[in-house]
Amino acid sequence: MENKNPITVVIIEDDETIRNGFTYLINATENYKVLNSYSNVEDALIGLVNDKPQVILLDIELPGIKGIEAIPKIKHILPKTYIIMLTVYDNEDNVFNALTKGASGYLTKSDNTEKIIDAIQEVVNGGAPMSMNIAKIVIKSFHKNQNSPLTKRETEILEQIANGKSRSKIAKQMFIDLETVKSHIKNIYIKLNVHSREDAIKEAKNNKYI
Amino acid sequence: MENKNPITVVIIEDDETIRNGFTYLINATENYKVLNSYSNVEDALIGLVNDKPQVILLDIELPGIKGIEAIPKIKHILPKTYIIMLTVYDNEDNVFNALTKGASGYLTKSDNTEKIIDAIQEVVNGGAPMSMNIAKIVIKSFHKNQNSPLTKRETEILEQIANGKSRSKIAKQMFIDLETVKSHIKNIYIKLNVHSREDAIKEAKNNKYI
DNA sequence: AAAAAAATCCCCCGTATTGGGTTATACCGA
DNA sequence: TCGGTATAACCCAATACGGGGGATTTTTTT
Repeated sequence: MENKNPITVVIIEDDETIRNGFTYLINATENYKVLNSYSNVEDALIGLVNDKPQVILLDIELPGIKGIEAIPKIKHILPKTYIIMLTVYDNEDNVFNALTKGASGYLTKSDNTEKIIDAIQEVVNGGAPMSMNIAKIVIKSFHKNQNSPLTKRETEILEQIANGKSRSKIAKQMFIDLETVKSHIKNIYIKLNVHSREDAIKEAKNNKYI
Repeated sequence: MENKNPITVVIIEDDETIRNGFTYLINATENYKVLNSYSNVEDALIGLVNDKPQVILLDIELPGIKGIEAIPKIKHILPKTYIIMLTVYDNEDNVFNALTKGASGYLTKSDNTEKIIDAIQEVVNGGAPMSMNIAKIVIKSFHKNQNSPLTKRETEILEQIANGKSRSKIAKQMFIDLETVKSHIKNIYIKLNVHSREDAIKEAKNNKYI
């Protein structure tokens, strides 16, 4: 029996019913063990030092320290632990905040509860489990607007500007004259109805032109 | 029988064995129909105008026009069609290029072939099917480096710089003096060992400090 | 082949920004 | 208490910036 080395899990979730439900579900699965569960981050940060789980299921909507703020704190004491976010809302900002801070997976509670087990297995295998709606949000964030008013060349130049390059550096790098770059930038500003690099970048990012 | 309105699919894939295999597999599934299959993009672009499929399975490694270059061309004539990329290699650049150009899903051929059917269903439902390894690449691209040499304040300022803001705008916005911003930038440059905004942004992005 | 769009280059102007040098103070967490 | 952090000051020369006028050539579309 491989029960000697189960995958260890800690649950941080304020709703007692859900917490106990997940605990029961996971413990009932062979090769998985819930070491501990907490109803808030404050307690968890103390207990986790001893628990040292491989995977943490972390609710986003928590009293006190929110789940997202907890991620860096957890990563600080347990850098190798995988964190899977649990939430009822698939708020876009939350998704990206959690991911940039180091969450490895993101599930909405509307998912079939058995998916939790699959997700735990998946992060341990180095994967990145996501609910269907979360995957959609993530993928959509990559999609560029196909209806940009900017031409190819203008888009190229605006991308360079967004990378912090000066007009003269852009000119050298693109093998065109500084005056040409200036012309393009003027046209970009007119098309985007802005008067500065800053606003051009903001406008372009908002509309996913770059 | 709901066979009257099957999910319509077109396959673009140069390997005849795979092409025929997928065609057979999909046609054998109730409620799915392969309208056509092509061995190259050139032919596909002509035929697609009539086919008008809901979903296209698109190989990345194709002779002539590559799969990635095909995406915008396909989107141009069929903006509403979902595109699922198929590939043997999970090359990072390819993944992000395909996604920014508008691919909705990304599967590696090492996946269980039955997953294809699930993926087709998933994009039609507005989802974003990904292989486990692809999901991992995507999620990892969001993760920030936790070992940044920059302080919180320095990181904040560098982010503003990356947004194209001038020192004076940063100062106003952060309610600190212009001289303070200058000091922070000087320190950022020293820590990152650079001498310009451009290089600071590049270095910070390379190391995922911002 | 003609018209339209995109890309290229030129000159002018005044103001603001940039990178770099040096020093200093208040605060705060280990 | 000590180093790191955030704050601020003063100096300087070089350049980058936004905006105003054009003009020409290449490419694309019709």
